[in-house]
Amino acid sequence: MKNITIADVAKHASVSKSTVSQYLNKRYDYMGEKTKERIRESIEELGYQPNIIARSLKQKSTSTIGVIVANILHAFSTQVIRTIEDICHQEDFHLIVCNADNDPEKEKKYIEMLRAKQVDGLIIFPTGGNVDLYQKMVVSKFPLVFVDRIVNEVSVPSIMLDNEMAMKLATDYLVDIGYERIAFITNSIHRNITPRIERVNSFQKALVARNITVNQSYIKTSELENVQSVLEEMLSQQNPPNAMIAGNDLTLIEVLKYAKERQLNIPDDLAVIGIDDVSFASFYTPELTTISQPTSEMGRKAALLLLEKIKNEQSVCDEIFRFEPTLNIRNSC
Amino acid sequence: MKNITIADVAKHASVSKSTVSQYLNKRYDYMGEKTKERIRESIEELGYQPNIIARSLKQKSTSTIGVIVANILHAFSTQVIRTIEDICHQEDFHLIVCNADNDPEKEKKYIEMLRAKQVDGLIIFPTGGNVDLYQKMVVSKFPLVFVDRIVNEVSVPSIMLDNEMAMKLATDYLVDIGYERIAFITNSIHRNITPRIERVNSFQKALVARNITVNQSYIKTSELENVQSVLEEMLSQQNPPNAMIAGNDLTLIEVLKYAKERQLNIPDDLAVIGIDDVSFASFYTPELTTISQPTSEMGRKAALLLLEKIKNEQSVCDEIFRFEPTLNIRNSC
DNA sequence: CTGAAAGCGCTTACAG
DNA sequence: CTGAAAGCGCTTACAG
Repeated sequence: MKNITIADVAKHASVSKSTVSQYLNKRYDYMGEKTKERIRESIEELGYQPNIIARSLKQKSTSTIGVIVANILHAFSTQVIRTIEDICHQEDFHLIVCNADNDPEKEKKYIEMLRAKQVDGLIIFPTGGNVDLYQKMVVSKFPLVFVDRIVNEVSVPSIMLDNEMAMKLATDYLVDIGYERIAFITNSIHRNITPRIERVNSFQKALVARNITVNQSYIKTSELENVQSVLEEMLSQQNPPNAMIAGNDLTLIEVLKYAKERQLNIPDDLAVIGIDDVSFASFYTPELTTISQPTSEMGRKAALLLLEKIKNEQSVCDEIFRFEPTLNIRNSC
Repeated sequence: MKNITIADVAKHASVSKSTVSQYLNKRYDYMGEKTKERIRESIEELGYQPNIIARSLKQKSTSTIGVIVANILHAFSTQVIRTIEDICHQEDFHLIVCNADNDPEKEKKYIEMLRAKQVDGLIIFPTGGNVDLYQKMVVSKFPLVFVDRIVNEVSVPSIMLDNEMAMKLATDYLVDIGYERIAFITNSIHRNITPRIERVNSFQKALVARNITVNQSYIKTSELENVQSVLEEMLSQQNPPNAMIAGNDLTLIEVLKYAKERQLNIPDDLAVIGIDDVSFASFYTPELTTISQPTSEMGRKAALLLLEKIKNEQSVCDEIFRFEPTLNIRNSC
């Protein structure tokens, strides 16, 4: 089954390849009506489909962007990506999504693969483990946008939640309704992950602002696998917390599992509030109070920023964009 | 920032482009040690990265496959895709995933786009709305595998759940523990979606096998937006069902929302069992009894089948592969 | 052991 | 208004 090429169409329509190419690219300015018609028919008859690969090689642009996400398991990631997809779709760009699985080695492999595939730009939820590589891309002016995490060493525009506001929102709400023994738990790997750091710091700041003494035994970060035992330890201490802020969706799920297993009543035994929305927040028992991120605005900004960089090489934006979280009051605290 | 090409490397290493290409493709058979070394160094110094686009054009293969999923919102889809990804990754194939959003027009656009991008094969969770297009691909021997839905008009290998067994498992279990007024509800769009049809038919068959009269008012399919009102109607009839099988994860969620809103106690007021796992099944209150699909085996089979077709043009497999579901007994019935 | 040359399927000045 | 020719960055017989 030989592939139909532009040459076949040209021969069939008795014109040159150039003319067919013009036609395909809608440069009809000076093209005769009958010529157009003949080409149209030939394409139809032969079932010709242009080979984008060949075009990309010549044009040195693929109309494709890559997304590398540190961990696709977070609802936040999938929601942001969904929006990026929509925007790209409407701008006639294609998307290749890769999951680095929190592994800098994988991330590196994907960056190299996507660049070899000549994507026009990259949106990265960075693992943070490839500073040198990020730096190289910045130097070579390769269009790049970060989401969710800031990498201090390189100047790349970054789309971020206002983590300070998120923690203040959660803390203030708990204090307002009468809690004082408030804990914060989040999962995290070893590297310096921006959201974790910012959230821990902001939490302490928010407590102090409300004149509550910071109790370090109420603040824990741990790998996801160990969250259960960390919770066990935290809650079985002398004077345990009676309210818990979960740092993200996956941590929140661990907290819920724990409560379920120990038959803790939420919110009576333990009040719970989570950052990020989970799909079942509104129909869980009890309905879950959460702090949600404006994922669609964030995805939109990331996509538009990258497309702008691709279209305009001069664009040197390296701003950090902060987005405001929302408190969704339900019944878990 | 000019791109480094193979010609630059060749010049820098004082060899021909051919030799560099041989080196890159690890055909060292007759290559001198010093030549190899020089090339290695030049690549390093210049920071050369091969352009896969150019290679693909020449080799007429991109080592990339496309996945078009009818509806990415089903947990089933994302789980299957995850496995496909893993297999491809380990076979050094790349993946482009597209969501047709149950829209045949979108599906068509994606098929054309992916073929224009010269993917080596396609795994489709078909909307069913592009029979002619599917047929064309079959005729031109383009590697193709279907998942979740059978399209009768074309012979394409298809990866399917054993829906009959799934419904039998659910029905028998409910009957065994004492339920007789069993309902089945599933969402579905207008086209003839295999899982819905098979599940409805198998449900009736399973009831008959247990000597239970089929009550048509207990069997409903509806668009997701209307599930709430359909449930309302079904449950407010004279002699309402007291057990409900949800046809998939999204429908199950609607049932749970409904129960929550009406303050129905599960399972006392209404027993619930769902096909497909939902992320929160094990820590919902009550824990949810489900019938789960072996998504990772199914994804694995789909990927291996497609890769086999890509490697071996002769492969004309058009079998339908059925996979066995599992009953996960928990507390919702 | 290595190089010159053709070609993958397009696009794009440029000439006429 | 249309065509001949060069070129995008690779690979691959083939010659030596």
